[in-house]
Amino acid sequence: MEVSAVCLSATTSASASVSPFLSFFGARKIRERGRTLTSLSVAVQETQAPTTDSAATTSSTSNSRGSLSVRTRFNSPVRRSSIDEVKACSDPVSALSRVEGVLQVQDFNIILRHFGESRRWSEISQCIGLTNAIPLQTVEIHIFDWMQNCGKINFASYSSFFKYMGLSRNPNKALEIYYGIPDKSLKVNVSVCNSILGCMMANGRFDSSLKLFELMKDDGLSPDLVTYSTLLSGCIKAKHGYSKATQLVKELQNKGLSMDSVTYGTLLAICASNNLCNEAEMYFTQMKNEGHSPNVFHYSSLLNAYSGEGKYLKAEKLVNEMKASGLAPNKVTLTTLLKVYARGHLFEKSQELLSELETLGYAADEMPYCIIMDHLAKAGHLLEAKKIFAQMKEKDVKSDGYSYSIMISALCRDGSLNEAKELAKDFEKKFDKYDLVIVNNLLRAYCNAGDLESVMHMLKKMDGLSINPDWNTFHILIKYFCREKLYHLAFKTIEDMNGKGHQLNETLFSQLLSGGGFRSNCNKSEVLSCSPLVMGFPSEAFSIYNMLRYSKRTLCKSLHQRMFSILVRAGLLKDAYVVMKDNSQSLSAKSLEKFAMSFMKSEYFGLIICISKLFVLLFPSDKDVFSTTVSRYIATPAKKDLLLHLLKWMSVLGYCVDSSSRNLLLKNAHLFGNKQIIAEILSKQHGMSRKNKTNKT
DNA sequence: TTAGGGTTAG
Repeated sequence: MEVSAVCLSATTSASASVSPFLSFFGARKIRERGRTLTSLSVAVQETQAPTTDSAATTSSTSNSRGSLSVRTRFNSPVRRSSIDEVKACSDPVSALSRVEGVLQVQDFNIILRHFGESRRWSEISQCIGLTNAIPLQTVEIHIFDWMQNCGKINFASYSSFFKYMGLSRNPNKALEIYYGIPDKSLKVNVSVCNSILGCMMANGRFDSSLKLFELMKDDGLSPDLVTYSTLLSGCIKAKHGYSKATQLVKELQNKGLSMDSVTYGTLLAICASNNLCNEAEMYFTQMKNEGHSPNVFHYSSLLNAYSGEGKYLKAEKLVNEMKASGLAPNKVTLTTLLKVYARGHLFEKSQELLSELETLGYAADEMPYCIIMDHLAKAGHLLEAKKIFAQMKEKDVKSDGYSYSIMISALCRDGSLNEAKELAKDFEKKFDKYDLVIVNNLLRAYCNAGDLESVMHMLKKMDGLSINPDWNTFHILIKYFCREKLYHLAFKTIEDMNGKGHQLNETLFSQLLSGGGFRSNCNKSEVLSCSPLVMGFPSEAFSIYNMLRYSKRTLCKSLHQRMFSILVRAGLLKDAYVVMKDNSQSLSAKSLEKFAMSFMKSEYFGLIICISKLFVLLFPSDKDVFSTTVSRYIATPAKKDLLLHLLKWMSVLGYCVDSSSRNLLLKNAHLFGNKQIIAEILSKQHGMSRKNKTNKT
């Protein structure tokens, strides 16, 4: 999906999105360029008019660099005030046009950065009343478009622009602009590349960022250490981040680059997030050996890596080493040490450290409490966790709702469903901050407690807050809707989930088909007979079955059988045929025959032939299906060509019709126009079969 | 005042 985003953007030109201003600015640009090209010396003389400095005049005419320095010197106050004017203006683009002749590219860059640094993404009149979903009409884009259109742009402008597009979460806009850069050398400028790669990484576009990096190298980019450290930063949260990171490290070393303290810091974080404490230790040692002194971040990351395996002795030793080196452990370091204890189930030590954090003033927010509570609850000490939660509230510790989230989830796991629901309600009363994890926890609590009203309310809230459901959300809802026998809602949710690119869990679907709610002990007869869900919605079930099939996974055999039986039973024979076509090996002979016999009554004459062929191949000695086929075509002579085709096909493969079908065909041969044709085919088959029998004996 | 990083919670 990410890759397609890249391709999509590649085909969109930057100018396509530019407003009616385009023609105006385009004309202006040409005029300005003409002026610059034809009368540079005049312009320089104009700027020098107030002075008699002949040395400046000389330097200005000698080379362009000289003229720039003169302009800078002479116009500084004017330029400064012009820059300030634009900064202060409520309509910066119109102000830009006013000062266009006075300012230079670097001045416009200063203006661009001013709006970027003050994070004024949406400070423009058009944006009022618009939601965050339409973030493109932001101040810096207008300024930037203007700069582009007027040719007041250089590598630094692009570099800054991409950085702000990253911060304002507009990686697509950044890509669009990047692909629209007309100057090829600018496109592989290392700063420009580093900046857009950073923008992508900051927005979770790890895969497409790496892909873009490869394209950039093909186009002539020479990556530097900043490039690699940018790419490495994306490895922290990426799947298989560590192996990608080692590839990148090899690559940078092959290019003759050496890692610095920044790169090592990133690597340590990657190791920690992948629970690779040996690798973290290795990089930590290597870094020291190369003469880089670890700082508090390096220590904290290694400490974090120790938490994965509860290596508390090593962790304590590291903290001592850190102190000995003259670095004081900070709030994060000690909280991380607390995490080491908690993950190692050393709850007494964690509690002691928590008291220490409280004394130091490092426990003003809920994080250390959260760590202990979560691990206590997961280790089966729910009561202890509740005590910490109560203690936290008593001390009026600042909460952002994480502790509620942890406790709600713990109560759900424990089966304390009403308590979980009450806490969820409590959360909603106290906090107005929702994110996906808390939403999922609240939904789970309401679903478990069977509170449909709250579930629906929550879903509306998600819509309002533009919180997109994830795989978990969908699964929580689907299970709940099924349990409540709200099958139609369940199917709608599954379709929605599929549309959003999430794969349905096969086991969950299997349970859905069984219709036995979500009991794991459904027996076979229940599966086939008590399926209210599926009997009510066989088409929907089939559409979900197709979702699973197209997700390129190998489905378990019983699922095909189950789907097939349901479709045959519901009379959806054409759909059943689709299942049978690719999975006849997974279907029982009995169900196939039942299907074929039902199918013979249908109007799908072409498919009837296909089914007969399949039966000839699978069950050569079966006579029922074939003779039913013959009867069906005799009753419908208009389709006689299809039957003739079948008979010829059998002859070619050496199959022979059974005697009763043979008699039936001969008796009705007149229906096929020319009696001879049938007689010839049958006698040919008969002759071949006698020959075969003789050969066998 | 061109671009990079890193530590703790659900």
